[in-house]
Amino acid sequence: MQHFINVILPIPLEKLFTYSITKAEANFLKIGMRVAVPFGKSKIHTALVAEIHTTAPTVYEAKEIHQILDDDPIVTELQIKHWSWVASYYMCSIGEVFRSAVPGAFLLESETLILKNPESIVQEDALTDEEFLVFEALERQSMLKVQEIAAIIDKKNVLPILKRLLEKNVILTKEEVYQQYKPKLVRYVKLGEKYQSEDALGALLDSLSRAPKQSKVILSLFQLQGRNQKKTTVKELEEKSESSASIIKTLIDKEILEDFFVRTDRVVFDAAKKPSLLKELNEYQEKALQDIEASFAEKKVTLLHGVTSSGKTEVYVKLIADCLEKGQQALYLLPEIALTTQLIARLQNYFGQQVAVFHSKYTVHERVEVWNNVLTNKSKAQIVIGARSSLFLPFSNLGLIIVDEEHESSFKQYDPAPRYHARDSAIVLANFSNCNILLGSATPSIESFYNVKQQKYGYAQINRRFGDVLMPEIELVDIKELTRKKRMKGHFSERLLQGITAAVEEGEQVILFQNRRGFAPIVECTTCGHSPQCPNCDVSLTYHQYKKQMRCHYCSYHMALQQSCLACGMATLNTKGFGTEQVEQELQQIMPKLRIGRMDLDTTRGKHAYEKIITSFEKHELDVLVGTQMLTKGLDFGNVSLVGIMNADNLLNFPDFRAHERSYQLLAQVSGRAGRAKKRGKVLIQTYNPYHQILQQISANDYEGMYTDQINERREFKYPPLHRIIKITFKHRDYGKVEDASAWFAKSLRVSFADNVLGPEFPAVSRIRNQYLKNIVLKMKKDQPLGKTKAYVRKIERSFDTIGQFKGVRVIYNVDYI
DNA sequence: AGCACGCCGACT
DNA sequence: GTCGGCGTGCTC
Repeated sequence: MQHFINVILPIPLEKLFTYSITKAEANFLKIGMRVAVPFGKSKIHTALVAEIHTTAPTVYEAKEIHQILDDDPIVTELQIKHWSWVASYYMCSIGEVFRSAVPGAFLLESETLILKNPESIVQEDALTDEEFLVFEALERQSMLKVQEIAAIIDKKNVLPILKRLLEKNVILTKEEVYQQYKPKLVRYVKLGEKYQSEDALGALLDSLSRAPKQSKVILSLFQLQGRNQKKTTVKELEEKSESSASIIKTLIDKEILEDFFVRTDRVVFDAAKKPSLLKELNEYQEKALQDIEASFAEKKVTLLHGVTSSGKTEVYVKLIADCLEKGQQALYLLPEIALTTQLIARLQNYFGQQVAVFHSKYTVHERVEVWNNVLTNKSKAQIVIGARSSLFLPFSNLGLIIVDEEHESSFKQYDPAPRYHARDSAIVLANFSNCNILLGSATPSIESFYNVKQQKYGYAQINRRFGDVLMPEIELVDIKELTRKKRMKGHFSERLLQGITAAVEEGEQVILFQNRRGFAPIVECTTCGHSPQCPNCDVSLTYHQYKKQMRCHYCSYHMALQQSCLACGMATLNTKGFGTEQVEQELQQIMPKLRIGRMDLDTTRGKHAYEKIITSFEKHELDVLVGTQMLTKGLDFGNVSLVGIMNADNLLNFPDFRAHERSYQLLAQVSGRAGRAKKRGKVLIQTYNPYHQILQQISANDYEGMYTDQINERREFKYPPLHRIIKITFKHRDYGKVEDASAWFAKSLRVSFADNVLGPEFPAVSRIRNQYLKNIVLKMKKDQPLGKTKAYVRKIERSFDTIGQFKGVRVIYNVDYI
């Protein structure tokens, strides 16, 4: 009997691929192991075993696998089931889910190596000059990569030459798979075996009396080992004895010292601190906890709605502790920006070494380690705290998922596929794993609150801040009036400047929020109105002062700031709009003595830059922190008494059905940074439009009012949560093709969905990296069977693919587009 | 998605 | 004449 496996390849193709295996391999292989398989002409790819069977394919000959890569499965069957759901719901291939779910180091690809054919006798005069160059290079170096050969003969396309050499039997090729993940080994030293006894030691020190450096090394080793009894690394010894690697090497060569290697985790946390005891919950937290538990007992997804600083984290901690006590794993999902050292440290305080962290700033190696620790249910990965992708870790015994800041739109992946929503995918995962799931937020998404109202989700609430601190007092400052009367200093109202001065005089700190990075987004010529555009994207370039550059936010295009207008040549360039950088500068000019820091994408680019700014603000080395969205998440500053919002209008005027919801959430979250420890905080919101409904609701802390308005609006215009939406994007470098293709598609959709089809329309940025974009939005009633609709859309896509003039137009689906 | 094969412009 | 441009079709 023949044996076969069906494998998932990390590529955007719907189907699984079948390979043949031997009987022995069939006995060994299990679902979830990786295999290396030849795919396409020559390359070896990493694939995941999804099915093992004995049904031979009928229309083609299955290739044999190249190699088995694992001794044990690295992916569970439950994960594969979950991935299939993600793939089908978000309309992508399971291969794409596979690709984004596992750490990159798991997906090895082969590299073609060229070596000399030892069998052949080469007639050198039968070779062309270039062929000879390759041949000669192989005489010196036995193996060459394709790239290296390209460098040798200085050509881009070397494959034809290699093909000819292959035909002439001069060379052979070999596919090499690289193991990307290497365990980290640390080198330790100990005293050589011969010198373990006291006598031998004495003799040794005597003999080294004329080698002071060497004896210093030995003495340092004693000191190090005497003090903390643990193993000594070579590095420690080198530093302690102020010697060099060569002196230690001499000692090792003399067998006085012995070195050895120990495999260590890259991800280690300071274990010195003992876990502290759980905090007592106050009565409101206690009540919320009971409500959550009651709701969990009914197997319901539960929403914890707790105002900012109400102590939601303590409730989570309590639930996690309970989960661990039952011997189960817990997953704590957070938006990327909220994954701060502050919060991680807090959890480690309670749970010590059991906490593992998983997010994008980790290297592939670190991610592999966390993955393996979760897979083998190690004690150090009982709690995983991470960004959306940690949802794909190989949990075997999940008892609890917490989705904190559940309203955050960054839980939805935008690009590339799978365009999944981590909150919704987590709910499905919880369902599959039969575990509890809690969504937490101070400003729940309209979707989740709607589900609560529909009795689909359970609900728990904390509407008091911890320690009974009052909610901040919110004041709207009408800058329209002030601008008219010329009573603004730059972008600062007198009221805001007063507030800053007062706070700083009291020894308190201030946060200023400006939802835009860069200095002044646009440079405009006041003579002709021209502003520099990105050559690849349909956007104006934005000015970044720190490098005196104009940059595109969509591609990496940048150029130096021009002195005069590119269109008319006049030196009448002016900046329009304002960003964090300008806020910082203006304030510094008005109040030169203030210590001002800035936090946005530009100042937090490095790995630790972010922490540095936060720490220095915490230590009160700064009076004022100017920042973007980043400031809103996961940070607790005890000494902030004033939050200033520079301009609320550019949030509200965003052309999107979620603009109001988002503005409310953002403003509420930023406001929540004010007055956390003892004192009631103050929030000043500068706006041109103080009577705006959302701003009124923010001042009154009226979440329910905002919800009711929004739900009515969404009902009327057929938007989520009452309807489901799929955005279909068409992409091509030819403008006309995008126009025609999208128009055709929309027309086909209208046959069945009539006026539930919007568009096609150009997005706000209609060209990115020289590709034109056009969108269609498809709205569906909640009760409409989703599978059927998607199948119908796919059917249209298949007809679309057969139309020659649309060839090459990419169709991108974004289900539940945010 | 890659990556090969295949057909047309600009260069040694 | 070749080199290399990207259109198109396939991958077990």
